[in-house]
Amino acid sequence: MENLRYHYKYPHPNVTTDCVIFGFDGNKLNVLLVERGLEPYKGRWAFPGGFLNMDESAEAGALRELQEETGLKGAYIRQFHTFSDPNRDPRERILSVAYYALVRLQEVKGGDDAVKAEWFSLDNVPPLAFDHDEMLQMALKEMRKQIHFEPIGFELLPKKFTIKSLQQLYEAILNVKFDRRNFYNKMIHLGLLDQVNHDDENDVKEINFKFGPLEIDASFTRKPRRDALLYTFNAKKYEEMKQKGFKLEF
Amino acid sequence: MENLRYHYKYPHPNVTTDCVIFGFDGNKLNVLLVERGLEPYKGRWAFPGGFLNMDESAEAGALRELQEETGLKGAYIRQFHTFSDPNRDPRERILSVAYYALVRLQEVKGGDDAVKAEWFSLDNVPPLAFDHDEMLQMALKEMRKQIHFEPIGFELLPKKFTIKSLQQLYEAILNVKFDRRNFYNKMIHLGLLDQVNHDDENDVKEINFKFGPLEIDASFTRKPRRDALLYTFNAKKYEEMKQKGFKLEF
DNA sequence: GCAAAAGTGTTATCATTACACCCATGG
DNA sequence: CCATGGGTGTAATGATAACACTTTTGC
Repeated sequence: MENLRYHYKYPHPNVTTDCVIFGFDGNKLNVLLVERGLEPYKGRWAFPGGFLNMDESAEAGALRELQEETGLKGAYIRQFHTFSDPNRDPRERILSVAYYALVRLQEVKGGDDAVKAEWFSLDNVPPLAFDHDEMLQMALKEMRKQIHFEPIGFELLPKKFTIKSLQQLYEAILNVKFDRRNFYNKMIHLGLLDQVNHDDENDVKEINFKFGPLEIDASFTRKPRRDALLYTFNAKKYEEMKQKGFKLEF
Repeated sequence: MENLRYHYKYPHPNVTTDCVIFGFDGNKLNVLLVERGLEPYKGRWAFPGGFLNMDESAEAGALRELQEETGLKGAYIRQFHTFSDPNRDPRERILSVAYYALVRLQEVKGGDDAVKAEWFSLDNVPPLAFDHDEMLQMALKEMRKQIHFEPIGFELLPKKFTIKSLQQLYEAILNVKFDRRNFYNKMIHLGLLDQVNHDDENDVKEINFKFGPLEIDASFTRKPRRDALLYTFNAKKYEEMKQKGFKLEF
């Protein structure tokens, strides 16, 4: 009992942040899961997360966890819900402020070797610990909603990408199919894309993960007969358009 | 020190829920504020809220607070953000899980007399306590976003309403003007409205508040030459349409 | 009968959808 | 030279925006 050093007049819940990390493998949307090494739910997969420090905001906590798991600093994260069921954690009353993150698989180096982490494609996600199944569904829903208003998809692609891969990404996220020509026309006319040449040596290249059995779909790397043009996302143009008010829909 | 009865191995933050309560007076969007009777920020206006009980979810806590302040049970509420800056409350580390509520002004009876509560139109909101200014802005932004996808506006109107008042509501929320005829056409063709007759005695009537100096704009109650048709929102039809997938935009 | 607000339709414009042809390249 | 995927345009369709006339009713 000696180590119960923190005293309060009223009971306090504890608070964690959890992070649903989305990555795109060129074909499907993936999430990064870690295997729990401790009870409760030992051996089950869950989203990376952990207790909030007393001197950090929830966002800072989520970014810290994210860096610990993926090595990424300053990734794109977004708070989408706080889970607060009194019984969601069997240990004590714990709220979780949940974020989703959009990261480039290509840049994920892997973190701590202490935790076993693995990418799972969305149609292959195992049963998760705590209320993380619900967390995933809500993250997906919110992310799909957001992509109607903001070009967040670009966070998931390499800096330089083809329109085809952009289309595959949108199709994977929204679970729909677009006509190749209409998608191209819309994208070009939006003016958010800058064409770039791909003389640069380190463009798409091989993707080398330390994480589990992720197989990059061949269609992402197979050499087509004709090289596709590469584009980048013009964030400045986007900001301009946002000032004037516009809708970005798919 | 004897009353510090709750002991933890690690420090715990405290958690509140706060509720941005929106109401429509027929002309402008209003929020319900309470005057703080205690330090910190004594005398400043703030959103109703309070500490989360250990056995209730954040949503249950927000509904409880809402009922205490407005007398409304089971109102429409929606979680939109958790505020977590470590210094947002000078007393101790406190997170706030924030909700917005959409209520019918007509049905708000007022709660506890202990607290001074008042409606403020959006262009007349005083400086608020804590980070509640930011809270208001975010609530507005999220609510405006949501109204593009779901007909939440109906929560703010009486059960029976005219298309004109529905238009005024949308204009107040989105801060735009619509062509009266186009708005009418769109609404009618959407099929979400059922026409009802207004032989019922207790329809719109007088609005009688116990709250502050709210003045209902005369245009809401002034008798026009010709009675406008009354409509109700057809929730069943809405659910049907949602199944089939549709977009509700304005 | 006229002023004020309500109900409603028609056309022009713009965005979305469906669809097809030519080009570049590696084998 | 041909198979494969890439770049791009055009016509039909549907949605949104602009706009005006008629009806009701209290005075």
